[in-house]
Amino acid sequence: MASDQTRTSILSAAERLYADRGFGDVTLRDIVAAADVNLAAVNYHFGSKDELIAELFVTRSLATNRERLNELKAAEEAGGGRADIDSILRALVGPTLRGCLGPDRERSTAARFMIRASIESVPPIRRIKNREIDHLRKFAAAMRRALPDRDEVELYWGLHFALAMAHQTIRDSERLTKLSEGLCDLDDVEGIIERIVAVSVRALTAGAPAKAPEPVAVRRAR
Amino acid sequence: MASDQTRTSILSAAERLYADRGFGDVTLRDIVAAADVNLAAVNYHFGSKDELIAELFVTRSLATNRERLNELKAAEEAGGGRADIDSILRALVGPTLRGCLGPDRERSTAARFMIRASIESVPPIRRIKNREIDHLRKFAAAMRRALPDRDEVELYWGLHFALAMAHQTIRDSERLTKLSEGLCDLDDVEGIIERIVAVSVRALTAGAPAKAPEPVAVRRAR
DNA sequence: GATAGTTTCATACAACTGTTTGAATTGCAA
DNA sequence: TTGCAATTCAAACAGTTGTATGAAACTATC
Repeated sequence: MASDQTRTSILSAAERLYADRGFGDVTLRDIVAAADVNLAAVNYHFGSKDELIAELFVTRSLATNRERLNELKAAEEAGGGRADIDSILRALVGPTLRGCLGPDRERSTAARFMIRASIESVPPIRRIKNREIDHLRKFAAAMRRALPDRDEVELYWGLHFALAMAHQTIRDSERLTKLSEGLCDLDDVEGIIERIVAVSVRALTAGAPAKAPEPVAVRRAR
Repeated sequence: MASDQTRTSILSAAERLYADRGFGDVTLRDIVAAADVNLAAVNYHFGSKDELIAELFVTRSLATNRERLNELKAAEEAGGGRADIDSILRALVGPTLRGCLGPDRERSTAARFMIRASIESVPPIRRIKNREIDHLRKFAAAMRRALPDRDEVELYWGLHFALAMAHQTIRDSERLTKLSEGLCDLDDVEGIIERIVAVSVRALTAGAPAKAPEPVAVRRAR
């Protein structure tokens, strides 16, 4: 067991390097050089390079998921067991956006690492992401309780679009800044969150509140 | 000049392999084996592996951009020089979605290649994508003409969100299918396009039509 | 202080990568 | 047919990668 010092310096050096240069450009030799440990230490402590990446990503994404569920639970308790749709969507996209954007996003290694993880798709991370569906199902269930009259298909599309907007804003913040020539303020995370929540809610509650989906000309509902 | 046969069989073999297995897992030796040509042929005809990937991607994305602009121009001519916001957004997201989704998406190599290109981020493709901003500016300009009263910031966010929803639907169609347990019909491309357009239009036209952005609590407009 | 278990270290390994080379082959014009 | 350029080919190159090895150094227990 012992000191754990080698282990933790590998983890933090790896996270910093991956955040700065991406997964494709960082080798084990870069990591051990930055961490000032021996090359063999990575395989000794983590088993393989992929398991090191997986451990980094699991740690961070578990933290995000925990924050999400905490916010959801708080909103449900505040609403007497049923959260309104705004709060649910805010709980879904808020933690991720707060983690990855914001004024000090140049500083936070963890945030930059998670952005990399969402841009570059490496096998160990892909495997973990595939297990996230159970987590999302909890939000789908909460949404169903908040909008019991809505057709279920509409709920899934709303959830999907909310995540899409949040995700792409993180992935492509640079393009949006360039395109708008700085007009879109990406440091204002709370503003962005409200913007995404507002659009999603509007998408979910537009048209007739009945079960029959009307707002859009859906050809085959399957 | 001669036959071009080697060149084209490299291109089509490469596109198929990249579409099937991604950029990370396909080596030049895989490609030349599938194309049944000599290893050195790739460097002889394309200069390098990156230039081969770039040529594949440029060909496909130029085709998509051309389709987009054709649709936009058609809509502007139909509207007497000014297209309505629906048509503009449809021209923006339609060609991409039609290219990548749809019932025969298992068949089309080109479509699967473009999905890979949007998921895995390799340097040659990233370089080309960065040059796409001028292309998007044309759509921003058309949107400005269609909604002259809207604040410019809102337009950029609307454009960004429309692309986000389209892009993420392509990238993560599998997750949406799993999450909704097949309820969301991803074969109905036209329905998806209408859905994304409707949400984007609603986001762009909601609230006061005045210049002052009101629908969302934006902290710092910068 | 000897011992057993853990951790570190330098080094080597084996495999794979994109690229280059220079000779052989081909196709075509004179 | 001859000559010349374009193309193809087998082979090797030079570099990098993640991983494995076995000895050395450490640490805590008895």
